[in-house]
Amino acid sequence: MREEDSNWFSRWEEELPSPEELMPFSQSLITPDLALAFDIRNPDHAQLQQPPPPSQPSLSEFAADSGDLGSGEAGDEPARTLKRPRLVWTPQLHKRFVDAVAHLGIKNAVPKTIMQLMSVDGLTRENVASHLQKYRLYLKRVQGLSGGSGGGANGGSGGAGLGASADPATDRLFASSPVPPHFLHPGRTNSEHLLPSVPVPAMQHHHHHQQQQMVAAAVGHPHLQSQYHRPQMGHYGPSRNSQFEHPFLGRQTQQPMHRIGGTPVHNQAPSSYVEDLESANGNGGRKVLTLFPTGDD
DNA sequence: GATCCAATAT
DNA sequence: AATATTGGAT
Repeated sequence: MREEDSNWFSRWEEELPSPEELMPFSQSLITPDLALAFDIRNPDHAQLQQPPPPSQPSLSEFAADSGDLGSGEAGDEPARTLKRPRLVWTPQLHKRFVDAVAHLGIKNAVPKTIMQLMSVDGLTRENVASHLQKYRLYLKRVQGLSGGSGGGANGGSGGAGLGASADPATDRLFASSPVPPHFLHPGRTNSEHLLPSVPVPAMQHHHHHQQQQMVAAAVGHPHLQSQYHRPQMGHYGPSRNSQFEHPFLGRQTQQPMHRIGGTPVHNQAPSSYVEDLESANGNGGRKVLTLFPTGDD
C-alpha cells in the first residue's frame, strides 16, 4: 500500500496545476464594472478578460450571479462598508482549493496558508476556513464509508465507487475533484512543491449587466454593490517547517501596475480545459459547467 | 493579538 | 444546503 501511495502521488504531481492551467481560471472573476471602478486595466487582464472571440456562451447562465434581483441601486457608493457577497465555490475554485491542500499537506493546510497558495484575489481567509470545515466533514464521511480500507480515493470520475453509498446529491462539488489519499490518513507530510500561482484576479460579482462571464467564482447577490480589496500581503514564512517557500506567491493586489515589458503574454490556446469534470451519474446527465469557452466550443 | 476550529446563524 | 459569522481555545 505504501507503493500505491507513492504511485498516486507521482500521478498527482504530474497533474499539478501548471501555470498555464491556472491561467485560464483567472479570467472572469471580476466584473468589468469593478475593474473600471478600480481603474484596473491591466493589459494582461484586458486581454484575458475580453477574449475577442465571439464565443461567449452564455456563461451567464451558470454564472452564479444568481440574482441580481433588480434592486436597481446603481449606486456608486464608494466601496466602503459594503458587504461581500456570498462566495460561490465552483468546481474550478474547489479544485484549486484541493490542489492547495494537497500541496501543503494536511498539517500545513490551514486557512491562511491555503488561501495564500490559492492566490485568488478577493478570497478571504474566512471563505477558505468555512469551505475547509465543510471539506473536512466530507473527508470524514468518505473515510467512514470506505470502511474496509480498500480504496478510498475514487473520485467522481470513476463513477462508481462511493456513489452507491451516499445519496447522489452528496456534495457534488466535492465529488468533482479527486481526493488525495493522504487526506484520509494523516501522518504524512508531503513534499514541498511549488505551486506557481499565477495571480488570479478576483471574484465577486457586483452588479448585473448583460451577458457577463463570470464563472469561476461568482457571487451571490448583494444588495449593495461593489466592494473593494483588502491589502493582505502575503508573506511566506513557514516558521515551522522549513522547506516550502514560494518565491513569488504574492497575490497581486490591486496595484495598477504596468508590466508591459517584454513579457509576451502568450496564453497559448487555453484549450478546452475541460478536465475531469465528469461525474455523470445516472441521474440525468449532470454536466458540470464547461469551463470558459476559451474559444472552441 | 492572530488564527484555528467547531458551533451556530443566516 | 451552502456560506458566513461567532466564540472559545491555542
